[in-house]
Amino acid sequence: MARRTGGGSRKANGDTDGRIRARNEARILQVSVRLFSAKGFDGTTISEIAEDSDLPKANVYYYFQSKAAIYERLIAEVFDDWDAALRHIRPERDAREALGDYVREKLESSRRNAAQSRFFAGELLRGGKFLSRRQRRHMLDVTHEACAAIDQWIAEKRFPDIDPRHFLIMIWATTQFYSDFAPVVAATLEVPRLRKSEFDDAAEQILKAIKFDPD
Amino acid sequence: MARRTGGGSRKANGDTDGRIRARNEARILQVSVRLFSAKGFDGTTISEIAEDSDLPKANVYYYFQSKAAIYERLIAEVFDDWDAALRHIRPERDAREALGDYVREKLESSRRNAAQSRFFAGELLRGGKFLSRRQRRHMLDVTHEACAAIDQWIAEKRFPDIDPRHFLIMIWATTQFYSDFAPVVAATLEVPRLRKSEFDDAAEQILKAIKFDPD
DNA sequence: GACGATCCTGACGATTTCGTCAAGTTTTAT
DNA sequence: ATAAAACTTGACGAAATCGTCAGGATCGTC
Repeated sequence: MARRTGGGSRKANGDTDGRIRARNEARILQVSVRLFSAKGFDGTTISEIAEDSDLPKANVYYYFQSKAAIYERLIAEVFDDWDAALRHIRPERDAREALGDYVREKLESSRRNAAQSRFFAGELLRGGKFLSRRQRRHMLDVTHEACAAIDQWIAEKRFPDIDPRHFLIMIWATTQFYSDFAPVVAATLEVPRLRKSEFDDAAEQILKAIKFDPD
Repeated sequence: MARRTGGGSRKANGDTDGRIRARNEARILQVSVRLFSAKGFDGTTISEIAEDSDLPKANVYYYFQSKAAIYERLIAEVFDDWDAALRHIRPERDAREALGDYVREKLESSRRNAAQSRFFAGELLRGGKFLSRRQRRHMLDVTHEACAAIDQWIAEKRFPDIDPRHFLIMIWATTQFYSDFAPVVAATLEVPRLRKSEFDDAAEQILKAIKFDPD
């Protein structure tokens, strides 16, 4: 018997670098993020994940203990990219340049990983119950750092006197919106679906709408 | 028999103004919007709706044909308020005042009806499949009108030359964000939960961050 | 107080879903 | 070649869910 039965059965814990495991887990996760983002946690069934992955259902359970386990793995994966764009905001940089890079990168990354972005948004919309304490802590730390940078700009009169927290929320909300609510945006812009050019326009217009000069 | 059985059975269609019916439907809808917004369509069970409404499950089915019927009723209700705030944006008004009113009213209404707002956001996140053609059409018409107003401001040099569609998306995304993703916002602002004062601050800071003067 | 319309409800069937299991097959290491 | 580890899979059980039904209770009105 390859596996132990009974309560708390533990399967191979990632320490082996099995090729097949890596390939199949990746396939399952890829299919899952699409389904979860389109139909939510409860709306997605394991059978569906199995079918779309071209695997029997029992095989999915061989790789993941439960549906929740798949979901949690995805949260962890997506979370790793969460703050990448924020790193552009550093006190020594020029505000307009730094924020420009941030907006552009955020838009581009959420465009390229639309499913992940929507998946994460859905999770946050439900209150972020799946986020670990560590992950919440990390989000806060990174946010604080960015706020500190903006505060320094303000102190040096290189940026208007705006509460950095509200300002960041505004930028974050806007950039997320384009991929998370793509159908609404596409309708508003009167295009059948959003392409790269729409995202480029968005970055440009967003930056034009922000007041960069201190009063 | 009060009801017909068999396919396409039709229950009393709202033409009678039964007091009891009105009360119970309202109670069911009120409970449902909370549950749907917290757990999504598939995550919400009729039994749960029944329990929280203090009614037996069969009684819920007496008032609504199906879970989808409840959902659709809610969509229609929430949709009626969708464009209320947008009406502030009229060409003859001052841009700063009109947009100020819009932002404040949007924030306030989504604060007061947080469940509805999250419910609607969840629906749009999934692609807005429940929205009827008429409703989509209406959203577009209203958006166009607001865009036309802004375009006029721009033509008269009373507003910077920004694509009104992107600008409106930015405002809409931001104002929605505060109630739809309240836990994230609360964490960012370092308060246990959002109160009216946070929303007031938000309105003020958002308006400070927007460039109103034409170049 | 009677009689029709409206409202209420416990029990039920059909279906779907999660997750398990035991017995197979393939890969890997020696 | 061989033995262990890793992988695969069809069938299955238990639980949950949707929606129905038939009959009983209550309300409004004449």
